[in-house]
Amino acid sequence: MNLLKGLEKEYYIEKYTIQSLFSFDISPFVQVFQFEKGNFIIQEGSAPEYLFYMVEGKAKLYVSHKNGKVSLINFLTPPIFMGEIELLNEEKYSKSIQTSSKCICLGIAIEKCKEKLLADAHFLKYLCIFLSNKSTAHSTKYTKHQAYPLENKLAEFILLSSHEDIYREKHTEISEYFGVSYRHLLHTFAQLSEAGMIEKIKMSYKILDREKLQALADEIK
Amino acid sequence: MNLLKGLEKEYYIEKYTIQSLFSFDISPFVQVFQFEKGNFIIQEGSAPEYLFYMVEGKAKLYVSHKNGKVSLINFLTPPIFMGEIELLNEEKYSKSIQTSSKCICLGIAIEKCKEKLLADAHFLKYLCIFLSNKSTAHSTKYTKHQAYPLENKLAEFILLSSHEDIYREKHTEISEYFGVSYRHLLHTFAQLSEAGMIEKIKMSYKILDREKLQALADEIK
DNA sequence: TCAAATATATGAGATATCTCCTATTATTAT
DNA sequence: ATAATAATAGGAGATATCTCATATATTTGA
Repeated sequence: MNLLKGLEKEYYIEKYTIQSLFSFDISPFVQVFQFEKGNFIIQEGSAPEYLFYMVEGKAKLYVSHKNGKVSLINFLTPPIFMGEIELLNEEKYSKSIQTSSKCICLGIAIEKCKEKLLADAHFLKYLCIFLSNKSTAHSTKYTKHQAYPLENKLAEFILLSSHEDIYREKHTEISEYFGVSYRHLLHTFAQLSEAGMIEKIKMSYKILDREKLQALADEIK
Repeated sequence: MNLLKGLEKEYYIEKYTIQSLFSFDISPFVQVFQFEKGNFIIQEGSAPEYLFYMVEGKAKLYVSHKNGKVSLINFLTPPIFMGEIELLNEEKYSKSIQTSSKCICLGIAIEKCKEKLLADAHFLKYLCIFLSNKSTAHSTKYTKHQAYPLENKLAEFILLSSHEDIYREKHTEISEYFGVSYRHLLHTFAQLSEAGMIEKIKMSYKILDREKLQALADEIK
């Protein structure tokens, strides 16, 4: 993890017009964090120090269970707040966030400006809209996931997460994301392969028939 | 639906200290609605007129599908905001809310005071906290529902929704709530009956063994 | 570099849940 | 009161998904 300074810092603050979220001068409280792939932005159980706003990169949200196992809950993409619930509720972090690529996050020191944030209608309005969209998105995802078999959801996911027709994600992680067993995920990959939509190449899958995959994905909603 | 006036109106406004949510005088904008059982508080597709805050009663949140079918999404209990997403995003209602008992709701005329609301840090902070709790609750529910079979979830639900050891809900509605087929819901009721935990009496079920039901429910999380 | 840990892979049988079908019983509207 | 509608009820067979077991390949850490 790197704290950017000087021109680099200014570059991101201006590019993403961070000031426009606030009605007071936020510059004394903003840090620009650069996280390398695999870094933890937030660790479960630790006390919140910053309200983060991710502007570049990709990250994953995890929760860990009593038995020590860890589940992938969601993929996070910018622009997104992280740690806003803890800002509002004075709790320790209940989830972890780990980057899956290099990430740029603006971090606002909570201790220094919690009062200012919670009294700034402009910021709060923005945060409300963010939370409300998050809630809507969550609802939609929940409905989808409840109503369709893995085959359809996986087709959609392969299309979304592949790069240049190559899908390369960890099965262990994806089975957790979908809340299905590892075994069943493999079954479903085998189905898609048999149907000629994808092909296994070494440790990854190549998309062979984008239309068929899309048709499967389109059965959802 | 009834608009309460005079002393009745004052009674509810004071009992639930509605003024404490705002930093400006809300009284000119508040109406107190009394809905009878079965009334719609919000109808999908209509334009939002009020931000509602339910303080007494019970209601159900529905969404309707392209094919005309309607699904129960959630049970709503006070204190709860309704229509807050539409206040924030200028959309028409995307869901319906129908009372399942007499309900008292405070209604704030959106047209008259949207600007004031969205500029009131005190109110916005409260709304943020509400939205953030909703999001957390939603997450928890989603995780549960994904991870456990209906038998456990139904046991929990029977305990929560029964009155004086009698469970009486419409199977059609509950199967939608859990996102399972009607047939499977009946199977599961039959299982619980065979195991001696409940007993069908006319159109309802009587709880026979609260501990066993509780044990099933406790397997969740 | 090698052992340990993690991830991939697949078979076999069990269970949860679905779809379709067909009656019967309540509820609602004319 | 009666016909129409909606809800309850359960059989039978199909499908989606799970658990457990076992083997191999890949990645990681000392």
